[in-house]
Amino acid sequence: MSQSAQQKTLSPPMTDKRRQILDAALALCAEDGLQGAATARIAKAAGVANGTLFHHFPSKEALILQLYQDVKTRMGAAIHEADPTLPLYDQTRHYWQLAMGWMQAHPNELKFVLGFFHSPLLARPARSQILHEALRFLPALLAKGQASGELMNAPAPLLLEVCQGQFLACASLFVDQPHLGQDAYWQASAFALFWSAISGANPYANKDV
Amino acid sequence: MSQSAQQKTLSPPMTDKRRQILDAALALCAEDGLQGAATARIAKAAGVANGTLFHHFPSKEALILQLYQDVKTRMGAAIHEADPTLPLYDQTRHYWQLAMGWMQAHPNELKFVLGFFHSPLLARPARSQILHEALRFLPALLAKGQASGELMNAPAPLLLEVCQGQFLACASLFVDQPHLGQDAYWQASAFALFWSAISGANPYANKDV
DNA sequence: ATTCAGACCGACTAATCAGTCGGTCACTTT
DNA sequence: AAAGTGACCGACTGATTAGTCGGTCTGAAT
Repeated sequence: MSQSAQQKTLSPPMTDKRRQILDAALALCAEDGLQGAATARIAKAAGVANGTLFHHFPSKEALILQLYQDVKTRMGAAIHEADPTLPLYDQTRHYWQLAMGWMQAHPNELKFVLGFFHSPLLARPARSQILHEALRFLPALLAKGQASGELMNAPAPLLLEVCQGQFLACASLFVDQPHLGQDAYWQASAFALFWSAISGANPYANKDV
Repeated sequence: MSQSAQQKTLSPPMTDKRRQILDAALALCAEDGLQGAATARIAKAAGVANGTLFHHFPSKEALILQLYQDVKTRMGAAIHEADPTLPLYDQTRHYWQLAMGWMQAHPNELKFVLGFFHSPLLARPARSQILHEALRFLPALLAKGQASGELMNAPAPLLLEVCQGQFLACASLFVDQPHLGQDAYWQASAFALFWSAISGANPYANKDV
């Protein structure tokens, strides 16, 4: 087989223009939504001709898909594993803080991912597993916690969906209103609510303080 | 003053065609998203001429806005007050079950509302208060629970956001996969996770069963 | 009977959309 | 130096968009 076949399916080379197009697409999609971001405007924002965009990406949908992969990879790279000897609570908080911090540092990425999730254009693979790369650690963490009795014994897909929903709700709020996201008390409350949901018992609960 | 002024701002008359247009818009927006639902296709699906749509609604945005008001009102009407003498847990479950049941019975309405929330087209008033009509009871319920110490003492807007996010995540899952939504165990688990999140203690928790 | 109002129609427009294509240019390979 | 390669350009296309407009029809008021 030829090497071009591998190159095509694995990793397209990341030239300057290609990177500029992805960056421009991210910004415009975050601002105007996936449908609202016209290819012509993306190209213009990237400082590139219309045809160049379609030289690097066969279609708008392919561009969006590639952009999603890119965001997912970059986020995944920022979230490094927690020390597995730590208590479950500390591991969970570790991941929560890393993920939340990354989202706050990358608001456009969050808006894009939210838009991507809700887009009726793209195929609807179960959203539950769509983040499996960036959040690959989560299913295992939840399973471990359920096995040890530290976490609620709800059906795993439901638990995962709830985790994702709650995280995105908080991230969305903090990104829309950055002054809240920088407030330590709000941050702590957000994680407390999360831990409370999945564990059924919370160290910061009203009655315990 | 003239009566037309009142009529305009309060309640536009609900003629047959007007209703057909709203219904068609709901179905198409649920299927294709707000941007993906073209006015021409909405009119055709409603069995109405293109011009008729713009006779009843000055613009597509006005149509969408009116449709959102309509959905919100219909949902609000379906969710009747809980008995205020009941324990907080029972009141909360009452509202959860009514709201979840309505969503499962009206999947298009749920998809539309989700699309509406995330639409970058429409103005972004704080999403926190956007459902105040359909969920008018919720802020008071949460405040009461926090005052009595039965609920977590997180900042109220954050608590509200988390409630909304978790409810929509569950509703979304149950509507996308109806067989799960009809399973009593999944239903109970979903509410258990919700109550667990806001109260910090759950009657169905693993360790307590 | 005539007039008037407004619900309704559908062909139309100007703008915008994703995607195409013939061609220029810089850089290797021979 | 000649030929080839591929990134890049930007004018172009056909389809689709939200929204318009002159006109028809019906039913109530005069």
